[in-house]
Amino acid sequence: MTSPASGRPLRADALRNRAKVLAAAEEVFAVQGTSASTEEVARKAGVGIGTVFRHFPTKESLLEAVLVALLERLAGEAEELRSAADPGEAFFGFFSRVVSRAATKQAVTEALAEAGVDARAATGRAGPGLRAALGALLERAQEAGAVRADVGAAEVMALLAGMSYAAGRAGAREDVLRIAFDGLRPCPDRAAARG
Amino acid sequence: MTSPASGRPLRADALRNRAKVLAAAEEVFAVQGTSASTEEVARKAGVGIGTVFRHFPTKESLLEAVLVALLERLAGEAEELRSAADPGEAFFGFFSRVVSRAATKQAVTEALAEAGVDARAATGRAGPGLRAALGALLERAQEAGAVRADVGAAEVMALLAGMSYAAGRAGAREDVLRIAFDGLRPCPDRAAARG
Amino acid sequence: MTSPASGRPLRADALRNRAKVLAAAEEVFAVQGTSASTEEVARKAGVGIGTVFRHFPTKESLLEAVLVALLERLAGEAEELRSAADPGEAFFGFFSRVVSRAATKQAVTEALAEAGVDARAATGRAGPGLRAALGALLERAQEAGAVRADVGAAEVMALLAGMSYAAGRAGAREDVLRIAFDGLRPCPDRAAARG
Amino acid sequence: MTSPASGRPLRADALRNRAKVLAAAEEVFAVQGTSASTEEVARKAGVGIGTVFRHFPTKESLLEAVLVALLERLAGEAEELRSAADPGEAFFGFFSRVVSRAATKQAVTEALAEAGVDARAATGRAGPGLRAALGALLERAQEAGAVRADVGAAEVMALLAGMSYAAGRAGAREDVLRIAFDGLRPCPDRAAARG
DNA sequence: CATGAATGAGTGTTCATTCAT
DNA sequence: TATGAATGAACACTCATTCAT
Repeated sequence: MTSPASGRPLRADALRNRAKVLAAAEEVFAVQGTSASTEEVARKAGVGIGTVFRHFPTKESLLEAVLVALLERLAGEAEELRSAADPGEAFFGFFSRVVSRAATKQAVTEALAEAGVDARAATGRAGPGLRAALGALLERAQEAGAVRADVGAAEVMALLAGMSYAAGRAGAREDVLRIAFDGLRPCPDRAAARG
Repeated sequence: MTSPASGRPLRADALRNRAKVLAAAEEVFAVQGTSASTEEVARKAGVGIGTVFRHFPTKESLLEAVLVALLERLAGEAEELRSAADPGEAFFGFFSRVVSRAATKQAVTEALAEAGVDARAATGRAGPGLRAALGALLERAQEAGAVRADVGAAEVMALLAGMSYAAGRAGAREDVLRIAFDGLRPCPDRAAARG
Repeated sequence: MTSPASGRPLRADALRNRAKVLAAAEEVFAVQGTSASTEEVARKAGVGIGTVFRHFPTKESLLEAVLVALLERLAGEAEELRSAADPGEAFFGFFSRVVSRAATKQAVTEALAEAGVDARAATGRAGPGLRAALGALLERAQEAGAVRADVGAAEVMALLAGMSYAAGRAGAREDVLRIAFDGLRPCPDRAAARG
Repeated sequence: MTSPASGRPLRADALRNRAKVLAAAEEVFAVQGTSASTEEVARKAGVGIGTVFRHFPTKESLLEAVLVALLERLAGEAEELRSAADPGEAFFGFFSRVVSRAATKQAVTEALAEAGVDARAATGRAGPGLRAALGALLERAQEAGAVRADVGAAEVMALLAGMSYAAGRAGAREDVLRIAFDGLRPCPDRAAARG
């Protein structure tokens, strides 16, 4: 995701500018929400507004790029945990970390939500990356008996999005997460409890 | 919540218009999100823009009124279930119904999120109503052994907001809800599972 | 100026309302300027906005009525001074009093300005009243030798408007008035001074 | 006063537009009063409404800029008269010229009034410029014996504002000015006249 | 390529005026 | 007659997007 739609590679300084804009956008959207103005992003990035629009022809596309970058970063982190010693800890730890990050960055929640839906083309492209990496973490945790066997990656993604939202908006991070985690763990006499 | 801040009760026709505006706003915000324009609301309500602003002097106040109405309606429904035959079914059924409604109405999610935080004055007034009604449902379900004893109303509200968000954005309603519900149920050997 | 344009006389309560509105308008316009809203006037008068518009069909006409009332009151005061013992003191005292009143009530200045120009029909009707009364004061003062003989009522009205404006906006009441008054007094060797 | 608050100098075309807007605003405000709409100014200037707001972020700031420009121009003209041959003629001539200009441009009167009061920050900055220049003219005229010695620049400014108002609104330019000028001239037997 | 001035549709809000109650 | 709800044109201001420099 570091080259433009047209085939030609970017000049070094153009690439640097693109990165500056992306970083600025991420921070601005995190702090002020996605309704922050493009000018604000340009200001923070230290470039002209024209430069922002050269790299991202619409505000929509800039937002998308931010979300994609976030998803890719998350996917990368999940990837690294693939060979962790304790699969259960790897899975739940990753989940927790994502949620706590979302608590301060709205955009993370939005990214997760869209990744699950494939609503936008670009996030749709990045979503599967995270889903696959998360799926791998999930499988290993299930094999180790730390997570119940009857849930799939899609549900976990949705749950992740939901908990991220709750963490950012409705307070009560730890306690709510505990409920979700308990719901993800195996529980032999569950059938009985369900009545 | 059907009379204006000023005190004096509204004339019959004014009340009717107020209701029309509120209903239109609820639908418009549900479909287009809360950034929909006030003009759109007026159009949908079939009244002039001035009428909307007469009843709700700022867009903010209109949004608040919508959220409050939603919360009050939910609280009312919870209230009615207070004496249901099966406390577990009452609690989980209510939870499900709220979530499925949120799937089509973004505003419900937002209302729940704000109700948990007391961010805005008005929703702060309505939030406790829902929280109390939900708390009553929760207690009865806990007494009946359908819900684990160590969760409080606050966590359940947050969970409700999170699941509503997930339902509306990230798809996968039923399956995700199943996980949350299992997390809310008692499970004797949980300690063991947590390792 | 206490009956409507149509011939029929007003009912007692209607007349009372008209007076209340006029008094409220005078105060509101004095404090907030003539751009204050008609609603504000209605509120201050303790009547509905419809009542204001029944008595004064446009905001313009309400403003006019206020100005006319002010002019009439000033004319009345001038009238009373007609037989004062010291004609010079009567003239200059009246002038001073008008100016100091204008310092706190913008509307007075506006009334004076319009009275001089006959711009609006209604004030045009009231203007001559003041001009005549002021003219009488002026003549007596001239006869007594307190005011130079070569100025007319029109110039004095204009000077009055100007000094009222200066008093309300540009501070320095007394000192500026002193200059104007000296300009109005006879001065035998004026021709010499003018070079 | 030809560069924006931000510091960096404007591009040539931007400067041209800024000037066009300022000129248009001056004319529009002169003709329609300061309550004329910003759109009207844009239309007259032949630019988009956004351009007006880019140069003057609020209507208030646009109005201020107009007043400041007027004051600076007047100050400049006064400056040029500093070394005129006849100090009395310089002083009274300048006074007359200002007043006759105000007769057609309301904004001039407003600028003078505000310059005397230092109400707004920006006019406060330009006001002293005019006051100083006018003060110099005044002093020289006093030294030449053309103006009485016991008046200061502040009173003259206030008188100027008042006469400008009278000229614009209440008609009777020349005659009224004659009175004011006579009040400003020395008159040995004034004490007697005041009796 | 980078810049930032120009654009104008769109937004929330106000207010004089009308008219049903 | 009095009321105040309804109306909609008008306003100040914002912002994504374009394009001349």
